Amino acid sequence: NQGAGTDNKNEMAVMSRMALNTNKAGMEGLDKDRINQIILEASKGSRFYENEQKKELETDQRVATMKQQLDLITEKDKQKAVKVMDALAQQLEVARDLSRTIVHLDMDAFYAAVEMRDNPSLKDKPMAVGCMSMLCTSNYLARRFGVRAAMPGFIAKKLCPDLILIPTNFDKYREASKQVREILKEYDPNFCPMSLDEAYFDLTEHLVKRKSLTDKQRTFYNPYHCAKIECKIKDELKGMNCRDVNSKGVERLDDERNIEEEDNSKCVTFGFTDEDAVNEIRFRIQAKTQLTASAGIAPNTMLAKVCSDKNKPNGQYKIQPTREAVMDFVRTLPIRKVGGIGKVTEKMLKSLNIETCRDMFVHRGILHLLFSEISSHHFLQTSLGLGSTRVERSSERKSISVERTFRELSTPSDLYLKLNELCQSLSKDLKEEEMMGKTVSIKLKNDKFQVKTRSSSVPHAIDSLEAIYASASELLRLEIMACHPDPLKLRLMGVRMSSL
DNA sequence: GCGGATCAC
DNA sequence: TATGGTGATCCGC
Repeated sequence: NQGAGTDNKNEMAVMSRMALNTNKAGMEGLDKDRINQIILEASKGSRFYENEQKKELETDQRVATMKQQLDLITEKDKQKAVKVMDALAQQLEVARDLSRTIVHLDMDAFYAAVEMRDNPSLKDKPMAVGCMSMLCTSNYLARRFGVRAAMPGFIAKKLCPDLILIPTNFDKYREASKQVREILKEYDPNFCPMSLDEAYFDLTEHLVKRKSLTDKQRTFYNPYHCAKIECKIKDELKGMNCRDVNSKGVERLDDERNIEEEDNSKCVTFGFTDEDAVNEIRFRIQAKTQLTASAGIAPNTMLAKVCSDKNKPNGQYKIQPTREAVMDFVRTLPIRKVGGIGKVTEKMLKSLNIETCRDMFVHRGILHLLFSEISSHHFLQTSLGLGSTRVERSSERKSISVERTFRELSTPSDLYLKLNELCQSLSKDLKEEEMMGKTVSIKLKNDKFQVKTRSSSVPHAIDSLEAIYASASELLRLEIMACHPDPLKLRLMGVRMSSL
């Protein structure tokens, strides 16, 4: 159903893993089949592709097993299960909390936007941040070609031969991120960053305080703001193909920028509502960093996250805090948009004719019978548009790790040397964090992309290179022995410390 | 406690 | 030529 553009069964089988994910923003109206054809062509025959095919067959097997279980379920079982879920839904409904104003803020094409800001000649060209083996992100022009985050650069180049690749500059992204976080802190000191480019915060308390702010305190200056132009550019990105936007859109931007405007027009006084406050935050972010952000406003984090994607880039979307508005939103919400539902879960649910969050409620009985309690409860919550109404900093970390991909290694001395380097790095990180741990794990990825982890625990917490390497190298020794006399061919090794 | 798998970013 | 790194969680032993 992803549109492979091919008749071969094996190729079809792997499509849901390999194919372009068109669920994300900036993907409307692409030549999906052509793009997938190119991705497939470039991947076919590689060890990576072979492994993806294998994994796909495994999920197909999971689906088949699940359907067998479904066949054994009687109508009576289902009725009973629906009752259990309805009782739970009743409890959840009583506890429904629509009183919080939760915001999810997401920077637009963050790393690419930083690079374009610092090198404006990139602004009218398709570009991506990363290297030939892997991309971190791409700008919106590149997305028109199907070039996306987590795609290898050499495939992106086939989709878009003019694509410009920029290596990562994490120091710059960290600095921009810090500037954004300083603003967010003013609205919620307990805001919760999820990564450099994304954060949740709770606007509820600010909105109370906001009522007594003066006009001056709600007035900000943004030299980069021009609503009219941005609106046009956005429309054209959505409607036209890449070349047209390239030549027309950007030219027009320059023309209009040349028109002298009163400084006042870039001074805006924001109102008192939640939407006003979020507009203000995005306006201030742009003023400070020259970067745009998108945001979602909703009564809980699950919905806010989905909403921040809705009007991307440089937009925001609010779900009104009423049960009707929430249920209406969830009625058509595709399950894949919901956090925690990935490719595999999507495929399993689709095989049960579940495509939207409402479908999850319709099929709540079988979900209860086919999935674990944790999963089915989570599905039920999602189907009711429920999620966390508090944003909190993630608790103590539970593990710390390092892993590296390298050109294939197989001689034991090379492998032990590489392992030692990783242990050195891990030991250093542990000491910097002032942590020690009792469980050492190694991760191995062989030349066929198969991943294996092995771990062992020691009685006392350790952090030294010597102690970590002693555990890790013994684990590696066992794996080399298990293969013997064949060589252990690896393309990645990792070391992790847990039970901290 | 272990190992595989899934997921987010 | 070439498909990442870090951390969390869940499930089934």
